[in-house]
Amino acid sequence: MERKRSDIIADELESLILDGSFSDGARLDESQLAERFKVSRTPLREAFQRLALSGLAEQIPRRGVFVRQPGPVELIEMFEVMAALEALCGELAAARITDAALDELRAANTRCQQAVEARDTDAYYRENECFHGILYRQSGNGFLEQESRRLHRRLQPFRRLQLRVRGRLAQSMAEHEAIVDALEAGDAKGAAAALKSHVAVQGEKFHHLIASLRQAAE
Amino acid sequence: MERKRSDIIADELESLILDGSFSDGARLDESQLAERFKVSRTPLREAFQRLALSGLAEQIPRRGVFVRQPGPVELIEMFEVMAALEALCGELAAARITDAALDELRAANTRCQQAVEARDTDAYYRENECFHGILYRQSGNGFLEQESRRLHRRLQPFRRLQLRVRGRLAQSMAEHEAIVDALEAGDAKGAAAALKSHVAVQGEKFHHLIASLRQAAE
DNA sequence: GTCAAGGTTTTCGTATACAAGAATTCCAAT
DNA sequence: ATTGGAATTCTTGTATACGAAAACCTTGAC
Repeated sequence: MERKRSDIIADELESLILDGSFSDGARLDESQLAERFKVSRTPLREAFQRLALSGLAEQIPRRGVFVRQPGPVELIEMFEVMAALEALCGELAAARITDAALDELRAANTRCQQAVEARDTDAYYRENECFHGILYRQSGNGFLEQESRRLHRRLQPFRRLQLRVRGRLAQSMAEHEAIVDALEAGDAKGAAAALKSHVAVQGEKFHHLIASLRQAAE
Repeated sequence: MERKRSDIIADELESLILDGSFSDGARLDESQLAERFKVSRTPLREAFQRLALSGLAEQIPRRGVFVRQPGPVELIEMFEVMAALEALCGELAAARITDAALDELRAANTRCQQAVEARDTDAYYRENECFHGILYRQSGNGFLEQESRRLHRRLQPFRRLQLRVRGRLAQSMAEHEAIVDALEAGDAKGAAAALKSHVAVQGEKFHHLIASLRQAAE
């Protein structure tokens, strides 16, 4: 299935915004980007719509589109919702998960641990994403899986910032273990609670990080 | 702030799809709809993108866009997610809700009850939406509020089907009361649990309804 | 020097034109 | 009659053209 140019451009812009190439409030100039991507304004406008609907940009009629990076408050809000979604994934998965999937989770966890020891942050995030992806799938709820992936992807770039918090990685790994244990035991409540705090704590850590950065700047 | 034609058309099409004017799998013909709405294909295509991204239609490259009505399974999945979101709203709201908002909730509930007694289903749904809207707002989490509204709106047309289930309305009203009581008591866990079952049961009732309709058809 | 008003210019939103790919149809051959 | 294939037609995706609204720049008055 061949994708159309507007979709490719939307992905491209999405990546550029997510990795911070565009700062908050920057205007996305149609003709300028059209020249850069060697396309007309039409596919660009379609890409803009996609960005606006996924919340990465804001479209002000007759004014243009502006990238909209979430502030600390909104990020914490998003992590809070993510925690609820993942908790539901865990709750549902506890009842339905297969032995094979449990093995996959453990395997991803092991690779995660190895990445931590090797100080390979890229690998860590890849395996971490794998771990959570399996969980979403094992919820058995396709809609939930889809929504979880969407939000996870949106929050992905901000998870990196947590690397700075001392000891977070080891703690995170321990939490993963606890999650798998709860799932294996078929403990729906336990899995949900473990996941909720596992994700929610990320938002809180992020909050502390921001606060300390701000303090350092003064 | 003046809205553009493409947004107006998107809303229009959204309503048409949600109220069932287009059956599942129907193709949305660009030129045909362009003529119907007296606009060119450009704003229509923008509207289509919006529909596709919100899941109401599927866009197959070089083939066209087709309306995608969720099946029973997907609906139940969506209600399950809605329940988790509303539970989170309740949990958060329990800690922050103001007396004024509690009064508003009770007022909406009273109007709801009156609508039930008057057999005015339109008013019932309007007030019910109001009740849940206040709750979303009182979560104090703007992102959660936004996501909740989005999903609520998408599920709205399917809530109507539950009218057919005998005694559901009275039960629903009782649940609303329990929710307000828990909020007033600042019982976060209780509010969350009450909301979760209040919403989740809608998906289950829907399931039963579908099953009975299928049985009747045989 | 500041502010306001009018015109110019840029940019967005929409219409139209054009190009490429998919579906359908029609014809011929087996 | 059926099937394979080529040609036509229809539809989508992209480019360009045009009109309108907002931003800007200039200019003049206080």
